[in-house]
Amino acid sequence: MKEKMLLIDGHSILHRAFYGLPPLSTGEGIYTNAVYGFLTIMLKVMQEERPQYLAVAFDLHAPTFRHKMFEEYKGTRKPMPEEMRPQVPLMKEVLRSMRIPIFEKEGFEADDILGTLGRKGEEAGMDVTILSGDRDLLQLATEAVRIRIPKTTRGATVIEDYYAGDVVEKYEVTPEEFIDLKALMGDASDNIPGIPGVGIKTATRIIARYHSIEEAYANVEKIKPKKAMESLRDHYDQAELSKKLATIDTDAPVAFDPEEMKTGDMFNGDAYQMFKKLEFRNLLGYFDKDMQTGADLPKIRVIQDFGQIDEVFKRAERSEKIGLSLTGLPAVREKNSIPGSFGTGPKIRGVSLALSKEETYFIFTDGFVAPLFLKASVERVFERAGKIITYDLKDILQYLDVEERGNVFDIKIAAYLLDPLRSDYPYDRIAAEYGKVELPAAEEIFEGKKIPAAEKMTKEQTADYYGYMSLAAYLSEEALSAAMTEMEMRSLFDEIEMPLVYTLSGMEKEGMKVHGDELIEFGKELQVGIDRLTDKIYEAAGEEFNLNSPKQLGEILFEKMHLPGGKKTKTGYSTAAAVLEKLAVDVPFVSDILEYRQLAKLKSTYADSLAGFVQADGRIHTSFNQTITATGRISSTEPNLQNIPVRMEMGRKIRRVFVPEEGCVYIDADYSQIELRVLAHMSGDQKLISAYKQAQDIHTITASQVFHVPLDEVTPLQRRNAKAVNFGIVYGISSFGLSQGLSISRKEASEYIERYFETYPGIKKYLDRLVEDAKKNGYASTMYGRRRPIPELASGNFTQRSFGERVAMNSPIQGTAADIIKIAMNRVAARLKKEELKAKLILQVHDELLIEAPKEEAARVCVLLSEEMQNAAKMDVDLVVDMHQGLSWYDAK
DNA sequence: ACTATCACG
DNA sequence: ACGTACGTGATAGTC
Repeated sequence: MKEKMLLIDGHSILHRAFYGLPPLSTGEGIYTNAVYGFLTIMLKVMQEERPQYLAVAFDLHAPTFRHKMFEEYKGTRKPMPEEMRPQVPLMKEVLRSMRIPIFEKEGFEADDILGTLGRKGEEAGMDVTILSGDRDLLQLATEAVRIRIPKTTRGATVIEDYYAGDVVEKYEVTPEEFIDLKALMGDASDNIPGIPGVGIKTATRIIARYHSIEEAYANVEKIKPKKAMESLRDHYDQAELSKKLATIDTDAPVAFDPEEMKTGDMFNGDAYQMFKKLEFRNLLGYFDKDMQTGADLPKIRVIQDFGQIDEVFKRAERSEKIGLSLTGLPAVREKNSIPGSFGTGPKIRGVSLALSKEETYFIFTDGFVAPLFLKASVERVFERAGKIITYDLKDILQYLDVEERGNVFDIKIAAYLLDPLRSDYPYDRIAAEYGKVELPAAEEIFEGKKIPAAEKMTKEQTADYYGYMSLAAYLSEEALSAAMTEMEMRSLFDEIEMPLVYTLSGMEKEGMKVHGDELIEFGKELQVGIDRLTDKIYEAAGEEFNLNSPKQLGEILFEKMHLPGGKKTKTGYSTAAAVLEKLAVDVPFVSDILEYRQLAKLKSTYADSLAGFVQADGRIHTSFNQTITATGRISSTEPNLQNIPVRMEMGRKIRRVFVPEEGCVYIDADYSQIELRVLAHMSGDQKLISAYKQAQDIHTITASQVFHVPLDEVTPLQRRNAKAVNFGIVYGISSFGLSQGLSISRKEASEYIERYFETYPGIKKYLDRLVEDAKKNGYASTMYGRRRPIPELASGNFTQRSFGERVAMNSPIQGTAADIIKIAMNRVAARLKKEELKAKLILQVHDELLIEAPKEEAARVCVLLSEEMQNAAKMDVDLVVDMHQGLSWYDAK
């Protein structure tokens, strides 16, 4: 078996990769697509060939002999794109980290180096592969030297292979003749002038017949197309020069030392760090497990010995600070189980404790180590340890019964407060940024696959994943804490967000009782309506089509039926409700479509989907997410209980299936116009503040003041307009937006706005200041110090920047309102607990709280709830709370 | 994975 | 002249 050598044309492959891939970049903004593509191609070829020797050749930037000659002909090469240039040195750095030899030689091109190394390799009896994107190299092909040219077509990379014979087959000339071929036809990209008037067709015919330029010239009279004959005769010098330029030097002064080129230690620690830095997560699988956990990285120690386990828990209890994480099986309570009992409740599977930088332990539930033992042990740690640092405390709390004690620090929440714009907060990123340590990410532990369910993880994966999670927590807390202090968010974190974790955890555990069978019944009723409308619509349309497809619907409406209202979206016609409603006035058939949409939405998103979320305990347990929104609101998923229909009667009926437990009632409280009140307070506008002191309908007062009419003469239309303006103010007013909201002209809209600002000059001043401050600081902030960065404000793009300005006006208002209700939630939950009431907070919908209370507690709960909500913030404008009771959510609104 | 649509505040 | 109201999540269709 002959030994194999792989030679790579560095620049050429890098270029191929650059243009073949979208412009990837790391979090820090380093462009990496070319480097990534290079590595992918190289690793693919290496896996196929398994060469014993490997080298990469680069051109040096200094002009080479051939370039010099050329540059006398035509200016310079076109410059490299900005995103590409820095990737050349980066590529070399990566190769060095992988211990792959790099060849470059003053005065020679990469081609020459490849040609020379290839020839010497062949002479030494090796099989040589040259990987390049450049067909010039085909002249180097022999029986033992193969040229491989990767091509990317529609995402997939296909490699064309050329031995000498393949060149003849494809180009009708031998590799040596290929030089002459190129010299005749020239190559603009390679700066070879060639002969005017001769392209590939003629050149091939000439060389196939005469085998060289010299021989062709000797027989120049016989050359067929007369034009080519004359051209060759008149430009023979140029042909000779072209041949010189096109000839690759296979005798360049490069040392050929196979020992230096041996492959082996590519996937070493340096390379691992490099790949990690460049965020080549998909390539990390090439490194072995030990490498991934790093030489100097603490290992996660799985301990089984009962004595040792006991010892570790004891140490944890005495520790000033520990990192803690926990895994278990999901909580599905059985029917009629006593809340709080956990025979069938959530079960702990394992616990990880980081006790120092070097010591992270993992303890599995196993044999004598029962889930209950672990639960009790961890609960004791919560009571006694100095500071417990977690990543996602709420996730941990589902397995524990512990009270808030102010000794827990959640790094995920901290990272969110410091930068709420991120889409997620993986522990390894937090650790890299704040803990100054590179820990294995979930992608590495689970080999690029998504995180599996607890019961599907291997033991090793479980220990690593939760182990590094607790270590990340341990190592990151200090810097996170310092950063929050620096940004004056400590009290927001300590007094609002961390306590809220417990409040939300309690709400999730409680869940909402749902009449599953009524839900299914409602679904069936909807289906009847859907069927009826479907038939009717098909008949009117004259054909059947997919009503749920905006594309098909658009074609029917605007092409087949020629309704007015052409294109709107980038993919075709808009069939959004706003568009259809305008059409529906004249075309009843469109109303049917709107009605169909309404029913279809209700059935799929609400009736059907909600039914699937009812757990064995007859309740729906949503997830409240605390690290999602840019403004500080919480969100609700799986299912989303914050967007259950209410505005339309048909949809609102869904709320009848949400019911309190036997003997209980729902008590629902919502803030009346909290955002507008917050605005009045924060702006200090006296007129708006005193408007609220009148304790009358605010939109009517606004209308009266803006339109200069007595209060009792405000028309419904005036009130409606004033209301829209009030909304607009909160959203970051723009005349266009308001005109859309009210279906009026932009001019009218801007008149309304002008009048509003005349009426409330303090508001105008305040909003201007918000934008100004946000531009100065780069972020907007709430009354409680929450920040939202607004990078768009620095944009040169008008649209982006205008968006930034609206966000600068809206975020402090929406965010402060969010802060206030969070405070209220914490206080309400704490009061219920302190007063030993059985009533439980179960839902939050941004300005609304829902409590499930035993009937006998209802009166007390009402008082307490409205007190805590009203007193959550002291403002110049009172917070007003509307309350309702009922035996379903429908009735409590 | 992305787009359009629509439910909520 | 530019081209939009602020904040979310789920579904179905399309590629």
